[in-house]
Order: sequence, then C-alpha cells, then structure tokens
Amino acid sequence: MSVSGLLSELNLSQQQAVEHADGPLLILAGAGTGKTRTITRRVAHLVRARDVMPGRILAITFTNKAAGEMRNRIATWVPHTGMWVGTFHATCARMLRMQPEPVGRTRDFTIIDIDDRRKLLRQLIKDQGWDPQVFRPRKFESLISGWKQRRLVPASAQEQASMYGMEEERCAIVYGKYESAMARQDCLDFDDLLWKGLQLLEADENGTRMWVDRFEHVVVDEYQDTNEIQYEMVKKLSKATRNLAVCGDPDQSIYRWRGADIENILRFDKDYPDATVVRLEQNYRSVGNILKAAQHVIANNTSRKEKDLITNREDGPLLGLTDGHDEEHEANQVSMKVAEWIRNGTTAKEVAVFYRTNSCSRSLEAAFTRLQIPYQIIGGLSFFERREIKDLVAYARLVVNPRDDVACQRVINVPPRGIGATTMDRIRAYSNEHEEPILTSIQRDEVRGSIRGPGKKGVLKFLSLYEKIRESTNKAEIALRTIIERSGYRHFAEALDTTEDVDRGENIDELLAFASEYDSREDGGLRGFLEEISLLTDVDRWKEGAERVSLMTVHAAKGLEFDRVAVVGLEEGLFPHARSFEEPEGLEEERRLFYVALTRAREELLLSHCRMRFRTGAPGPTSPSRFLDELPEELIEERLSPRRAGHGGFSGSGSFGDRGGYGGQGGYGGRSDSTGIRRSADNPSYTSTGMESGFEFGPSEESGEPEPEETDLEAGDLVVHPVFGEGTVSRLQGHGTNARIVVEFDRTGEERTLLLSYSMLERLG
DNA sequence: ATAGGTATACTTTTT
DNA sequence: GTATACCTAT
Repeated sequence: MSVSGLLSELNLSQQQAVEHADGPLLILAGAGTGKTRTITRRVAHLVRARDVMPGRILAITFTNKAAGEMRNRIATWVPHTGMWVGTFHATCARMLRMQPEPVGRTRDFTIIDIDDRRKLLRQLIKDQGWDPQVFRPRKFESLISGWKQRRLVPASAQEQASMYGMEEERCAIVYGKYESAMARQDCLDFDDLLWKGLQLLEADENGTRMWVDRFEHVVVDEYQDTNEIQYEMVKKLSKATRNLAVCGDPDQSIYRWRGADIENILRFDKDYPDATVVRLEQNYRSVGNILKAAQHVIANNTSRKEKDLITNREDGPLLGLTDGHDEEHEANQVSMKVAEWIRNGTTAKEVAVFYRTNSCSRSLEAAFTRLQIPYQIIGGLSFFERREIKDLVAYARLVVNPRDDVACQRVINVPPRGIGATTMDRIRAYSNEHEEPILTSIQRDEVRGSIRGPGKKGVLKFLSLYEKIRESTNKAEIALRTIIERSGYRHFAEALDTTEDVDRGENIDELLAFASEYDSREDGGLRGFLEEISLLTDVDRWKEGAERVSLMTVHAAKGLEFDRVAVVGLEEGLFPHARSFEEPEGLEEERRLFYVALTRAREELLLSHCRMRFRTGAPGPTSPSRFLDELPEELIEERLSPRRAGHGGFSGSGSFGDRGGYGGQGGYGGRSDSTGIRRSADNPSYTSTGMESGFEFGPSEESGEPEPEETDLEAGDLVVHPVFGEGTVSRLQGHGTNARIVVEFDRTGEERTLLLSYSMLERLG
C-alpha cells in the first residue's frame, strides 16, 4: 500500500491533520466530520511515512470500544504491534501494572468498583462508631472522589474540610482510613488509576524516565472531556518530543460532573502557542435539517468558540415531534414510529432511542416488548453490577490478590457456609488489630480456635475451596469454571429468588464465554482478564451487529451514529435535568448533551416529551424542554398527540394540558393545532400483533396523589393490568406508600409484585 | 445463623 | 420498581 493511499478519500483539512509532522496539533472536529478516520490515518501515517516505531505511539481513546475500533482500523494500514491504544484508565492500569512500586502497590493489585468501595466506606464509618444512616457512604464516596480528582491527600482534605462542616470533617477522617485500607489490601479505585498514574510519571521524571521518554507521539481523542489529572498526564507524556495531537469538539463536552474541564481544549493554543490548528467542518453524517437544528440549538451557548458545520447532503425530512400524556403513552408513540421506520426499510440496528436518565428505559422496554420490536439496552443495570457476576469476580480477585479483603468478605459466606456476622466480627477484629489480610488471619490457629459453632466448619470449608481454586490453571475460563464448580455457585445462584425472571445461570455463562474469548485473544491469565473486565463498560459490551434497536442514555451515545434516532423525555427538569439549574454552566452542558443527541442521527430524528411523568414516587405535570423552543420552528413537523376523550380511563385528560406548567410554556403551546389521530390508523399491522390494541389506562389517578392503603382488593380477586393483562391477586404485602400487591397473570402464569399505588390494576367483573 | 418480612432510599450522566 | 439494610422468628 502506498503512502498516498493513506490520504485517499480525505478532504484537505483532514489531509493536513494526517500529514502534520512534528509539534503540537489541535484538531477541532465537529460532529460527523470524520474525526476518527482522520486520527486513525494519522497514526498509520506516522508508522508508514515517518517510520515511527508502533511501540513509541500512544493513542488515548474515550472508551475501550473506541480503542478496539481504532486498533482494527490501523491494522488495515500498518502492523501495529506494541502500539499503546486505550483509555486513560486502561493506560494507567497498564503502566502501574508494569511498575507499581512508586505508588506502593504490587503487580497483583486489584481494581475495586464503586459498589465495593461504598461497602468499604460503610464499614469504615461504622468502625468510627458513626451511624451510616447519618453519615452516608454515598455522600462520602463522592466527596472523596472529588478530593482525589483535585489531588488532595487526606491531610490536606482534613485541613480544608474544617472550613465546611462536620460531614466533610468526618469524611476527611474516613478518607485517611480508606487510603490505608486500600494500600493494605493492594487495591486501587478508578480515581486512583489516574492519580497514581500521574504520580508514577512524576516519579519517573526524576528517575529512569522510562515513561516520560517512552512515547514519540501522543494522540488524544475526545480531548474536550479530559480532567485536570489527564491534562497533566498528557503534558508529561509528550513533553520530551512535544509531538502531541489532540482532537475534540468543545460543543460535545459532557463530562463536567466527572471533573472534565472544557478549558483544556479551549486553551490548547495558549498552552502551545506554536500549535497547528486544523478545523474539520465538513459534516458527512447528517442530512441538512438535522445539522441545521443542532447548530441552531448550540448557538444558544454563550461560552463557545464559533464553529460552522457544512453538509452537502440533502435537507431530509423535518424533525418529528410527539407529546404523550404520560411516559407510557410516549413510549407507545415512539415505538410505533420506530416500527414504522423498520417497516419502511431501516434495519433495527440503525435505530436508537436516547434518554437523559437510565430510569427512562423502563416504559420504552414495555412498549417495545408489546410491539415485538427487538431491542437492547446499553447501560443501566450493568452486567458487571449483577450480583452473580460480582460474586464470581470477587472470587477471582481474591485468587489474584489474597490481600483483597473487600473481595474476601464478599464471598467468604457465599454460597452460605455458616460464617455469619458474629464470626466475621471476630475475624475482622483480629485482622484489624494485627493489620493483616483476612485470608491470612483465618489461616492462623489462634483465630480458628476462637471460632465456635457452624462458623468453624465454614472457615475450613472456605479455605480448602480457596486452595483448590488457587491450584487451578491460570487460564481465566478454567479458573472461573473451577470457582463455580468447587463452590457450588451455579446451584446457589439459580436457586436464588426464583420469582424474578432474571436468568442468573445465563449471566454466568456469558461471563464464562467472555473469559474464553479473552483466553483465545490474550495471554494475561486471570489477572489480565480481571483487569480488562474491571475497566469495561456496557457500551464496550454492546453488540453492534445485532439486529436490535439500541436504547441508551445520551452520554452512552457519545461517539456513535445511527440512521434514525428518537430522543425521549424532553421536559424541563429531566432534559435539561433539574440538577443542572443551579449554575449557568450546568445548563450549557445540558445543551451540549442535547447537541450530541441530535448529531448522532444521519437521516431522521424524532423528539418527544410527555405532559405527565412519574418522578420520585409521585406523578406530576411536566412542561416541554426549553431546548424544543430553541429549535427552528420551520424544521419541526407538527404532530400533537390525539386527545384521549372517550377512552374511559383518562376522563380528565383534557384538563392536563390546561394545568401546571404545560399551557404556560411560551411559543410551544401556541403551535398546538391538532393534526388529529394518526397512529392507530397508520399502523394497523402493529396494533394487531395479538397484544393490546391501542392502550388502555387504569382507573384515573390523574389527580396526582396516590391513595395509599385505599384498596378493597384482596387475595383471589380477578384484576386486569394495562400491560400484563388479566390475573388473580395472590396476596398483599406492606403498608402505606410501600404497599405491594402480588398478582399471578394468566398470560404468563407468573407472579409479579407491583407497587399497589401505581399498579393501575382494575378489578374485573 | 439464617430466612423471611418490612422499611427505606434511590433516580443524572460513568471511567 | 428495585436494591439494600435492618428486624424478628425459628
């Protein structure tokens, strides 16, 4: 392949970025301007045309998935053996694994996740004699994470905390305890990976310089979302050669809450006055109307660099807009539209639905199931957060790192083997006092002698299990199989809560398949496998090829593109999210988020909101997002939902629009000349799939206040549910707002537990 | 020690 | 609607 092949099918700006020789380079790349293609070609070009050794190139991506894609794409041009391509976190983990000493860890360190981190914090709070109900682990976690992002050690945090209040003060103390526990257990958390990674570089600058002189070229994608530590890290890694190429779009910076500083990209040409700046403004992705809409919205942000995006594509269809009564109705409308898209020739994998918060996925799921549209949810209840996965991973962690007390405590009595709270307290007391790992402690005769009752046998059982697992091969899959078989875990997991329709066995199999795939690809053994999965996210697990509609948050959608996209929940307080109202910067970030959502679509967009939504327990009226008002009116297709008069349940539906914030919202309400009912007429094939025709609502609860305990339903009553159909009440449980009703539904023959106040059940007959 | 029930909090986004 | 922590009975 000739060098010029690397420049084929690139526009002039892209070519300039690819061919740029030495020194700092800033690529300002708008959405859909071929940014990934450009930096991939650039890296390939470095190897082919400039004879840079692959091992001397470091490319940082935002997700592991993007890293994998980049690796594959580069491979089509040049061999890339030894090239470093990965996320900041993965890159840091890799460096630290190779040289852990400067930060006080061994090469066997394990990575702790948020959940375990929270558990550890709870324990430490309790150890201080404080009530975790008052001093919340969650709150502490975010405080500590913030301190770590700002590189504050516990001592400095304590100094600063005294200015704030008791909670901060106490948290700072716990922070100190947490840090020593993590060191003792040879663990690192996500924040540590970055901070300790930077510390490694700092030590390296005055030492062997094995890292700071290692890379001849550093390339960073999504630079607009780097935080302070990442910024410093990039600076150090590229200081020796100044061959730093960063790429990003300030309008797509959406991780401020995680410490990302948009200033990093905005001031790049001040940091490096000799930087070459290349602007990619030719959009190849979206049709004209989508691009126009997106540009129009983002222009409302004040703190931004003017940027133009041009497309030579046709205008395309107008942007669709729907408003539902509530989220269920909204989900129905959206799924009908999706069904229409698919019927008209778009494949399911080219369709996506985005939402602001994960909780919005539920109603969509129900609607998609009803219409029998295949879908997959990305994110939300993560695979890796599933109990059975976490348990097995904890076993594996303990094998790799016997000092990992968090992992040890998670599995020492799972499946149950008689080691309860009393026994654990005793063991923990000993191990705290002697400052040695729990696993070491329980091997001491002194400790084992002090344990009586069923715990004694349990500890022996656990130790012999542990030995057997340790002896198994280092291959990830075999090790996991040994764990599962020797511990009897599969049986335990499958017997766990049979009422839920989660298939834990299936999840276990997926983990095994994952391990087997890893073994065939890499030689990192159990430790390597653990490292990989602890840094994986759900987007990374996303099965791109699957013929399914993708449902995800807008954050998860970053970097992806689809032919047709629907964005739901465009309401004040949800999108933009209420939490963003406190500071003006917050609102600008929400707008960028909306901009990201819009620019994912190639051909067609559907935007939607509803007039009432369940929010934290109670349903309430909502008003359309201000972002809808910011769209140019002439690009929006008028489509207001049908009135529901005559449909029984929502007798008061007309009054919704007149109430609350809806009617009052500026120009939007003014466009409300109804175009009538279209959906059911348009989609006869989808309303007759054997499921519900149309959509019935339960007894009218539109007055907003759920009436707890006010039910005359009892066991044996026949009821009908709008989604699940007819069924029989099995029993009632709980009181007040938490009252639940268990119903066995005829269609599936399965029992479901529903929250009584919102169950929308109607008595039958 | 454990199972089963009950109360409570959580819903912003994620490496 | 779900996960988790605490309480109580066995």
